Amino acid sequence: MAEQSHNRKKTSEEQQTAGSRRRGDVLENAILTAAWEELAETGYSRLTMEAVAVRAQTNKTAVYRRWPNKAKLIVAALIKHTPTPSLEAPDTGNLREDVLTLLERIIKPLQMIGAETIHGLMVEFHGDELHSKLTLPPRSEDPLAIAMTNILRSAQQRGEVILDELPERMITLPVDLVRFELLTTHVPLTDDAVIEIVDKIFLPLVQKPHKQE
Amino acid sequence: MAEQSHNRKKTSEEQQTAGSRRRGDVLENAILTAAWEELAETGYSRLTMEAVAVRAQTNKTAVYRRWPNKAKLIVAALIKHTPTPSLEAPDTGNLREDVLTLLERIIKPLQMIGAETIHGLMVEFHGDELHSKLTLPPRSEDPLAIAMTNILRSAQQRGEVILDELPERMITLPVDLVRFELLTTHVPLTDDAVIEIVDKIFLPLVQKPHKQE
DNA sequence: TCATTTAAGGTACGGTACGTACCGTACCGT
DNA sequence: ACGGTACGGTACGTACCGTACCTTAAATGA
Repeated sequence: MAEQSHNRKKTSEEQQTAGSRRRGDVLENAILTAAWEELAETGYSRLTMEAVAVRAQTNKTAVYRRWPNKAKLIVAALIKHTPTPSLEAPDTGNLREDVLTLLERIIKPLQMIGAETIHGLMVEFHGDELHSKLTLPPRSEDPLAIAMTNILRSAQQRGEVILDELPERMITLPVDLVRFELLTTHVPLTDDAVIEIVDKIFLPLVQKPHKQE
Repeated sequence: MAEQSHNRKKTSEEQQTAGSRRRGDVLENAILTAAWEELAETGYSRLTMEAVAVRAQTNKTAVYRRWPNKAKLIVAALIKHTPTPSLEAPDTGNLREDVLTLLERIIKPLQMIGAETIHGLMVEFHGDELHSKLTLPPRSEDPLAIAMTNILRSAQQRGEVILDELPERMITLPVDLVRFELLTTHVPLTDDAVIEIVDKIFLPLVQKPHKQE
């Protein structure tokens, strides 16, 4: 009966014995991991649902039972396999360090995901309800904007800045610049670039009237 | 649904008489216009080569003879149907006006094209040779960076700024911010926003050491 | 323990879009 | 008048999508 099953390729850490059958979270994780690996190897646009299923040693049906389309599947895989950056205020006691820390935190996950995937998701979610998850929310609701606001509030208590005078666009400026470069460039964003954004652009703007003189 | 096998729906300006047969540029323009209209109505992701062909009252073959895939076709349609902004230095005799003018010039075409199309093209050109046409070139080659440099050079001659002290990232800052907002937001970029970018962010940075004191 | 329910394995299908091949024919230049 | 070009039109093979359907293993629980 079970003699010579057709395939025994195993890319993930899963082992499939003859009569075994994975269920629930086990299978779900296998699929998400397969999607993550497939994404890394194939890229977003050429990734197919079937390829993910095959890599997870299951079939499309099991995938579609959980996620209705490629975009949702990939989002789930990203959530599972990229570290969600902490957006708590780093609170190093220093505005510059706080901002640099926050930026470093968000750069890593974004780089792991990659520009192509982000663009692909933006296209597929166009008109969708999740559209607003990718296209940025109003700055007042953007978690990163809130994180920056918290950082600046601390800085204000130390007298480093006057938060009330800063337009929202200024608050998210360093974050926006980082996101922009990650989206539109392929060259990796260097530490020097981040430092330049903070030291030459952001800090002079928010500190201008005070520290300066 | 509307039966449209071989009758005379005319969305574009073309009229097809019984025995006539368009060739060369006439047909090419008809296809590009059809693509442009189709893009506006359907959006990038749901646009199909066949729909373009039908709208142009021809068939896929004629389309594929000219452009090997959707992305290249759309790029051609965009080039034909969106005004290529002049990147000559406006030279209003005033840095602020120069920058505002340049920004207004590039905003219009980008808004006409739309974020979804740009994202779609970025995905499809991923790994392609045209990739570097969308993903930004090194700033030193970016036409918009060059335009900004020219503007700033004029300003330097008037003593408004000291160009040599400005890092490249600073030169493209207003342009980058505009591009970023157009890419990641759906709400239209208002004039006020542009003015804020220039007056509250860009000008204070480039003028800081001089005008200020 | 055994019947019932759940969900995985597996196959097959209809549907859409891609890109190509082929053919007949109108148009164009000479 | 003639021959090359390329348009109009159709049909095809491929790829992928998303779903239907059926079988079967595993979980459930009476």
